[in-house]
Amino acid sequence: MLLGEYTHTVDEKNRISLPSKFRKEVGKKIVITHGLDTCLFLYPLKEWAKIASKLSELGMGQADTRGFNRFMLAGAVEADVDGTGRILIPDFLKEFADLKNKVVFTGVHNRVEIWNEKNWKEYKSRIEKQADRMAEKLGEIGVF
Amino acid sequence: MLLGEYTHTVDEKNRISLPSKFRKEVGKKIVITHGLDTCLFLYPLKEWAKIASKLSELGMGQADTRGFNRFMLAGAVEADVDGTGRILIPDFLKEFADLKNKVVFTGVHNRVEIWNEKNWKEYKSRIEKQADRMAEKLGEIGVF
DNA sequence: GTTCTTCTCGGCGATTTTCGCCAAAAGTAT
DNA sequence: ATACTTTTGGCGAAAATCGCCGAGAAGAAC
Repeated sequence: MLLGEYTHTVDEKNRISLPSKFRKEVGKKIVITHGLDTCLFLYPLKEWAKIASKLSELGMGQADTRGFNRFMLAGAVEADVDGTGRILIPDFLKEFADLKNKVVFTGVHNRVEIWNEKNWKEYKSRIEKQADRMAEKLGEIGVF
Repeated sequence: MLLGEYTHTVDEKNRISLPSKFRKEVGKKIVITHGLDTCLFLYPLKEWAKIASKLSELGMGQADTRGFNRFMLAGAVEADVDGTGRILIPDFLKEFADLKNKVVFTGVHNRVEIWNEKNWKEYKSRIEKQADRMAEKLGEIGVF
């Protein structure tokens, strides 16, 4: 289970060191892809395989699933974690997520998300304001 | 069953000693996360597992459940209780709950809550004023 | 084909941060 | 008063982060 929030810096070669708490769980081979809400999703290779197979089940029949497949698959790269725990972000993904010097890694279930620090802060404050309302819903489901 | 209210101090390294009454029940491995009403929730790892599995059932299809998942999961950390019974609070959680020098631990069912002392006092006095009204409600449900 | 330039990528190592442990202080019970 | 538990401060070892250097590949110019 991936958890927590960690801030790191992108070096001038587009490398970012993966938070050490995540390293054991994600392993050496990962896939980075377009995420939802202007961030990147980073999956351990094993998790990615599950997602890819689910995507393939969607088929290419409908225009919108075709689009989503392209979004996720064409937008993905396989990457290695180097000896000191860093990953290299390709330019097109860096641009997509608007990554600047400071980025935030967040652990969510089986994936890591990578956010522009500013975007993350804005997103978070928006979410926190809605938290009470959400909690009511979740009470109904039995989370609390 | 966790019960009671204890005041402790945060040291300059963001450590707080867990009230000794809670230690046996929460164990050595815990998860701390965003709570509701500006406090933190602290769960024994076992309790957390239940919550996390319920959250994962929500999926990430809808924007608002995606948000709540991030609130709870990215807003959480797994932590160890150290040899002397202390826990380390990450900066982002300390900030979220507005923790200053004095904090209050409260036991509520299966979780411990961590409050800024001032916020707790205000919250408590607000609640106490409503106590009569609450009692009526509870009478209706058959608690008393 | 050879040489020179550019870019990528791995790794070293200094600085900073984290974390476990010891021990003083404060509080409780006998 | 004494022994025991709990709380909290602080030191020091270990680990993580991140800037920097340089080896090697790829490519361009001659």
